[in-house]
Amino acid sequence: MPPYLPPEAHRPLTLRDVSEASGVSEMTVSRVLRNRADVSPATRERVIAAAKMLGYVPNKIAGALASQRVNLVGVVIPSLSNMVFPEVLGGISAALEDSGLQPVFGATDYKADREENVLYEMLSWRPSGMIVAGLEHTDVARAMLANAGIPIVEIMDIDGEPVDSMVGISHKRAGREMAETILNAGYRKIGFLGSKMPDDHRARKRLEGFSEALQAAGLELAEVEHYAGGSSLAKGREMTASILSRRPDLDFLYYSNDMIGAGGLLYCLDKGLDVPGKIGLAGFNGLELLDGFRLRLATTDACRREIGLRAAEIVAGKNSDGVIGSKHIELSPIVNRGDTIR
Amino acid sequence: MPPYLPPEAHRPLTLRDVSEASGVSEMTVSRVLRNRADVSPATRERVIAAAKMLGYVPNKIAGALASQRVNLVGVVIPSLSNMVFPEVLGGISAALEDSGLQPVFGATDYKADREENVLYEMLSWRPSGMIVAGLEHTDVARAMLANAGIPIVEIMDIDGEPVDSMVGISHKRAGREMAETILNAGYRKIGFLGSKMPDDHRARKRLEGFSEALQAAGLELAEVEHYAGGSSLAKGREMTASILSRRPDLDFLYYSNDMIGAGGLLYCLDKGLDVPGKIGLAGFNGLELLDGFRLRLATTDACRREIGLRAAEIVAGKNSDGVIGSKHIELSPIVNRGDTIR
DNA sequence: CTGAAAGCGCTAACAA
DNA sequence: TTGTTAGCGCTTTCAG
Repeated sequence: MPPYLPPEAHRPLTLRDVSEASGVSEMTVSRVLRNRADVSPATRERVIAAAKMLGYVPNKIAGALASQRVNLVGVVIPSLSNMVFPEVLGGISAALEDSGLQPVFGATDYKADREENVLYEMLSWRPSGMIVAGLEHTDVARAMLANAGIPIVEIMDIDGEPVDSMVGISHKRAGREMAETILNAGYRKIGFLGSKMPDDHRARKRLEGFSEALQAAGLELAEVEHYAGGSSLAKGREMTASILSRRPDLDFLYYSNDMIGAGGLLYCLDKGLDVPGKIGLAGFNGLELLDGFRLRLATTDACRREIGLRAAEIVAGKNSDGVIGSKHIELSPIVNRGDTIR
Repeated sequence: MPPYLPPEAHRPLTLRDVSEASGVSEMTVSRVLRNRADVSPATRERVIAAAKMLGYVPNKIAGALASQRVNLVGVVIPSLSNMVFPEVLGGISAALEDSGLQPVFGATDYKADREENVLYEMLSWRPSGMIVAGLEHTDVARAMLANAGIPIVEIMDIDGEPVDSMVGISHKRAGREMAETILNAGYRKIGFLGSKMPDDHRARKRLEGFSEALQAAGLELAEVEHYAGGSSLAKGREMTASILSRRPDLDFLYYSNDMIGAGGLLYCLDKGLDVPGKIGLAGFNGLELLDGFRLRLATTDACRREIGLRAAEIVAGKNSDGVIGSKHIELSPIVNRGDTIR
């Protein structure tokens, strides 16, 4: 309930100002402003009128210190510009909608030391919970999280040991299942295109699962193409041109994400290659972007929105069952063959 | 400087704990932790060692209340999933990097009442400054901003009256300049494809400028196609199919953003239409995405990153000139003809 | 260079 | 239903 046209205040107003303007004690004003039931309607109205007239905005800093409660949930992700994360954030926001909690976002740029810093900053505001992407953190970061005394939910990935709760998919399994799909379709000379490994643990795990499945079938990756920096259609084109010039005999290209995969698809279509007959393609994530192309790129849906929803529910304490304590939730990545696997 | 392996604390630690562990007064501990110079090296080391050992994380709530200073800058934008905003946020983060200030993001979903709420929530944390997308707000929202007693920077748009400072481009001018470019290229039967107007003031202003320039040339829009909801390639395709089925004679399509424009471009290419000979296309924003297509979509660069940079500099007080007070900064949108205007 | 005292603006807990 | 009294954990100010 935001206030109304304020007059000419330049020192931030306090409860005391509202108290004086309404002739009611600070304590009662405080009660009204927090929507507590134990105030008479008459008093309530007078207070609300005074607060609106003055344009009073409560000071949550003082409130939080006094009550030892903060309605903030820290959310730490690698990047805001990677199209993968907005959907997770959307899920979080939706689930927190009427819990009284508010998400606060921070980005790490895929750097462990930046993550440590972001966590430190956030925890110093004493949030009610934290949602953190990934299971890999520095020891210091893990220790901070473990000792914060609040619910911690690590998301996106479940291949590892969480500090507290986790919600995500197994990226090893996602890689494995895509490999099996590809092999079943009869492709045999398979190339992989992805980011430099150390940065992105989830892409690394997908590749591990993928490779294991190939080995189980007596195969291995025929060629690998790495890149650094952000993903883009242009990068996908470029990498695809490069790997195919070295190995024109490849019959499948597995990309570490949909953006570069879509770039590769555009390249193949422009070159008139026979997709999926002569060459198949697959990405990862299930990006909405893919719906716009003539052929739909095969991909794995990473359940991003649901991950956000479930994580936020844990933080908000909306556990359908009555169990207290940490939850480990594995969602199932879904392979979508699209039009680029025959 | 995050702490180190903590032991078994479950009640959040206070300065007092560090004070006792190090045998130094709380006051001196506080000085060390704030990196103040007036502490002897010996004392400093003891304090830091104790803090690390305990895994102490300062309580910024108490600190902010006592010092009346908060190192937060509120940033309010319509949407995190619209690819337009990450770049603005990147600029803001970069400019704030070593200012000691930290951005906090909030999204409004293009709704005035949600904006009012987000502003109210943010202001109640008494941030050091606010950066808000757009110039259109409810009266209540304007009043809150005006009375917060902190730097307010409205960004993206400069066609209107700011509460305090503003940094952006003129969308009317952007629309006008694109129209002139299109007319100079000889196109005459021009269609517009964009979102429902009331939601998006900047798209509306672009259309106004665009229409004015057409009128100045004795023309008007031949056809308009509206949509609701988010932008996507698929939506762009669909809208393009629809408008062209009604008006196959159109020779130019102006899209309100690059995402639907790119979808339209894909549609035209797939249909084998002669772009830019028989039909020209243009979007708006200068999205990196466009670099991946066979033909590069014409667009207008909205200077998003620089807007973020400049806005953050104003909030951080890094005004190159010595002037205090509000700044009005107009950046120049740059038309990029790409390959889709002949 | 270090310490002691006095709040910051609000709310929990109790009293009236 | 309303008011009073103590702090919340830190920093400011001022003394030593």
